[in-house]
Amino acid sequence: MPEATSADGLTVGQAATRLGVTIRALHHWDEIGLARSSLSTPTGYRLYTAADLERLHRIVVYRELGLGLERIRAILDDSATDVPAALRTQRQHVADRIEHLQQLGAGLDRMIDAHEHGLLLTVQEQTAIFGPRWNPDWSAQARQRYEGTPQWQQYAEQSATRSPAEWQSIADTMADLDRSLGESMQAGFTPGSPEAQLLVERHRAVFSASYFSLTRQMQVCLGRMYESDPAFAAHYDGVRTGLAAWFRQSIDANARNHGIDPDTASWH
Amino acid sequence: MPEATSADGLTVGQAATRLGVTIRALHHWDEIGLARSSLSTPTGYRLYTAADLERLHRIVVYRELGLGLERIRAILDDSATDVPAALRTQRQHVADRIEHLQQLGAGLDRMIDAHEHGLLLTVQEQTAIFGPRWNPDWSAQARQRYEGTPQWQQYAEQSATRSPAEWQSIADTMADLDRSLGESMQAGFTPGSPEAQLLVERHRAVFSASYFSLTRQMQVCLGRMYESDPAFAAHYDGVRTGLAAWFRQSIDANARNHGIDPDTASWH
DNA sequence: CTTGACCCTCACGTAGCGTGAGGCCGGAGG
DNA sequence: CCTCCGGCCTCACGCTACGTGAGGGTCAAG
Repeated sequence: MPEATSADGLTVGQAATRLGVTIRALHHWDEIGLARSSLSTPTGYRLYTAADLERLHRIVVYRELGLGLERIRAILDDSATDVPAALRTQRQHVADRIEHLQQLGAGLDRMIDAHEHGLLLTVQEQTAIFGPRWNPDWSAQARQRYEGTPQWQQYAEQSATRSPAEWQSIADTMADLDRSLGESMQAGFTPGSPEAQLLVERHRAVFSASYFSLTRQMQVCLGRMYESDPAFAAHYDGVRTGLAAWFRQSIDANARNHGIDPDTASWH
Repeated sequence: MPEATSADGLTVGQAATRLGVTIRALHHWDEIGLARSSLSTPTGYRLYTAADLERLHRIVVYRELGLGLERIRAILDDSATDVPAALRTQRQHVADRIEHLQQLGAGLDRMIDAHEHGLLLTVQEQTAIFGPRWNPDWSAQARQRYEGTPQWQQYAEQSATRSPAEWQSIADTMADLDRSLGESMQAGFTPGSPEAQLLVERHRAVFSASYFSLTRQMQVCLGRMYESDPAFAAHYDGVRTGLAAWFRQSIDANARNHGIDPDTASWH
C-alpha cells in the first residue's frame, strides 16, 4: 500500500525518503530559509507540496554537484544570475581541487616509498651518486634494523622531499668530510686534539642535517659501528688505512670532553 | 640584520614565519596539545626551541599531505602506529575523493551542456529518436527564446540527467499521444468533449513530466503556437489533417472549463 | 487507552582555524 | 620618565552543512 499521498502534501519523512536526503537536512534548509514547506498542519507538521518538491529536487541536484547552499539559493531565487557561468566557475573549482588532490597523492606516494625503501633513487642513480662501492642492499638493511623508530621516521620524511640532485649534494658533503678526516689523521692530529674535535662536531652537524638529529650518545654508538661493521670499516680504511679506528677514537674523545662516558653510551 | 635568535628559542611570530603557518595555527596546536612550546618567558610568551621546531616541521609536512591533526598526533606520539599503513589509508581517501570530484566534474559538464544546448544528444541520436522530420535547429531556437527563464532552467536540469534511452521513451510517449489525438479527431469527438478534455490533460501531464511544469495558461499559449508555427502545424497535420486546429481548440475548451479565458491567457 | 512510529523545537558538536576584542610587554624616541 | 608602536596574551564567537541526541507532543491502529 503506497503512502496515502494526501492531496495537501508530504510530511518531512516522506519527502526525505523520496529525495534521498535526511529529515535533518530538510529542517536545516527550512531554518536557513532555503526551502520552506508552503503548508503545515494546525499542529505544526510540515507539509511539502508538489511545487515544494520540485524546488527541493533542484536543490538536491545542485548540491550533488558540490555547490554551496548560498550559491544554490542564488541560482534558485535570483533569476538574474547566469546559471551556466556559475556552473563553469564551480567546474573550475572542481578541476583545481582535483589537481591539488593529485599533488597530495603524489606526495603521499613519495612518503610511502620513503618509509618502505628509505631511498627514492633507482639502483643506477644510487651507484652514480654514492660511487661504485655502494651496495644497494644497505638501505634495505638499515630499514630492517630501524623501521618504526622515530629516527627512521624523521629520515623517511626528509628523504621523501629530496631530489637526486640533493642526494648528490649530500654525498659530496660526506665525501668532503671523509677527505678531511683522512687528511687530519695523515697530518698527525690525534683523537682528542682540537682539530679532531672540530671534525667530529662537523660530522654530527652534517649527519643531523642529512639524515636525522644525532645526539653525542648516538654518535658514539655510530662510531663503534663504523669500526666494527666490516662494510663501514672497509669504507673508512679505504679512504686512509686506520681511519675507522682513528675516527671512532676521536668520537669517543669528543664525547668524554662533553661529559659522556663512551663505554656506557646507548642509542636511546 | 637577521632576528636575534636568542639561544632560548623563537617567539610565535618568528616560528610562524619560518614554518609558513599562521600564529593562530600555532596557538591552536598548543590548545589541543599537539605541539606545545617547551619554554616560555616569565610573562607568558611562548618560546619554541629547536626541538619544538622539528616537531612543528613534521606537523606541517603531514598536514600538507592532508592528514587530520588527530592522525598526525598519533603518528608523532604513538610509536606503535604503523606510519606507512596510515599513509596508505590516507592515499586511498585521496584517491576516492579524486574519483568523486571527477564524477562531479562530469555532472557539471553535462549540466553546462544542457543549459547551453538544451539537448545532450548528437544530431544522429536526435534523428534516430525523434524521426527524420526532426530539425536539429529547433532546440537551438528554443534555447534562444527561453534561455534564462525558470522553465528553461528546469528543463535543462532534467535533461542533464537523461540518457538517450530516456529520451527515446519520452519520444515514444509523445508519439503515442499524437496517435491518440489523431484517432479521437477521426472518431468524431469534438473539442470540449470529455474524450478531448482527457487527452488535453494527458498532454499536460506528459509534457510536465518530460520538459517542465505546464500550467493550463501556458498550455493555451502552447496550443496557439502548435497551430500558428508552420513546423509544429505541419507535424500535427501530418498525423491527421486538421489536427493542429482541433488540438488548439480542444486546449482552449479545456481551459474554459477550468475557468480560464483562453483569449487572455499569458505564458507568465 | 495504550503503543509505536512519526513529528516538533532546542541546542550542542564537528575541523581547523579566522577574526576581532580587550589588554599586557618590550624596546626605541623624546 | 613617558609614550608609542609592534608583538604577544587570552577569551570567545564564526564558519559548512548538517549529525545526534534530549525532551516532549501527535497520529493511527489495536
